[in-house]
Amino acid sequence: MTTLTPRRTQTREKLMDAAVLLFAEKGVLGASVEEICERAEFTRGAFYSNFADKDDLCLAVLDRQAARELAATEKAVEALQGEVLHARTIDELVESALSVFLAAQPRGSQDLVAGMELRLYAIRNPALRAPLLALGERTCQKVGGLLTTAVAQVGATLQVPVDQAIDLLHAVYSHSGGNALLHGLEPDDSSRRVHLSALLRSLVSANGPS
Amino acid sequence: MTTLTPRRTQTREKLMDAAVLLFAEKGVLGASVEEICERAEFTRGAFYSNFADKDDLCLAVLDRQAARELAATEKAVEALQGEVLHARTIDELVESALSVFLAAQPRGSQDLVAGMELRLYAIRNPALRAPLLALGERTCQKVGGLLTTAVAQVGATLQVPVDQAIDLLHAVYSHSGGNALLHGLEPDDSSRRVHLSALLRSLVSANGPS
DNA sequence: GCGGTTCGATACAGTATCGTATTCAATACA
DNA sequence: TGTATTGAATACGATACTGTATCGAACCGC
Repeated sequence: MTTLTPRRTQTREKLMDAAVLLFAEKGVLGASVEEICERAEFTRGAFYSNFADKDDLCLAVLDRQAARELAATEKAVEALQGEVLHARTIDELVESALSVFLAAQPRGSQDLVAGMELRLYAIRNPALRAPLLALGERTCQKVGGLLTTAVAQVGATLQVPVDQAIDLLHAVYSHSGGNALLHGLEPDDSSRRVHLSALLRSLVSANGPS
Repeated sequence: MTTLTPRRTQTREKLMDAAVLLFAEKGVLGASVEEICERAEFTRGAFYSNFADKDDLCLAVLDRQAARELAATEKAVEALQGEVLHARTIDELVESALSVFLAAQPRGSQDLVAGMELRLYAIRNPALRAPLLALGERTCQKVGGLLTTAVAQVGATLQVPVDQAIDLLHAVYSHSGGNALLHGLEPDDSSRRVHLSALLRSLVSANGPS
């Protein structure tokens, strides 16, 4: 069993970084192992010393991504928790909750496309399904919990179950990003935030007096 | 210029059918021209006699899909127009509008995945962007127009612009289908319809007395 | 039926990619 | 300082895929 020495983890990181870029550019299948190594300034020898094959690399990328998203969410929750839970108006709530949600989302178009690519790849490769599903799970729970309590706090209700609501945000975030790219534009965070805000706002409705 | 004799169009259809299946199974890049031909019971000679290359085939698939979706929508509108426009309650409206929307959506998981695959492929291939965008355009207009008048009819308003609302439906339909597949399930039309129904319902709100 | 045309099959050359087996260098350690 | 181990580079064989150029058969009009 090969231990993960510092050197080893470094080259793994570089290979993964290169892979994500190339996945975005050419797709998971379009990116050859050779190209990935070239981009990372290694040779195929290094690659096969670190990963069994491309699928194994994908797995590592997904794991890394999961860790990053969870960390980003936890940080955002920590920074905003007070704010969210003390929100008075629905609009305040929506804005804060959205910030927490967005913290874990891929920022640049490359991460976005690579993510879409991996999702689709996982749909076809059962071996990658579980890791991909695990990816969002804990993040989703964190955001979901926060959202639930916050909604109750301002005396409102969600029109749909929390999980479904968060899934909705994911769907729209990703899809609108894709639309931007299809139109030849960089996905614009602020304009998407407006869309998501409107959506979330319409899912959170004030409780009338019972 | 090669004319499209009946025979020619037939082989083109078969090749396109095989392509869609393989795109779903292995991705656009994972499906080799050879495999596509094999599945369609032709050889590569036939392929290159009918298409310049794989991209050209993708283009043809997109065009065909556009035509099919438009036709399906028009048919659904024709069948339901009266019903939609005479809807009394918001729930009636939502159900009918949803039927029209769903008429043009891919039914089986194969068409669904192939569609996702082509969308992602188009994001990376500028040449396919325009055709893909054109695909939904006219269909979207038809559905959008109907939805707008129907919403006014029952004295309600949309919380977001129509186009955005329809895009939302697309996003959720596709994304939830993907989720089902990731869980190893066939995308279930009826359960998704419930989700979409709840979503659309929360986007359509009754006008209070002004 | 016959001759020309259309359409798909076959054959071919060239390239890309994969995974492995082996070699070389650097680092750790004694 | 000398040796053992780790990690990346190189070399290799094998396969798969692409696109083209050529061939043969089916189909059409006359």
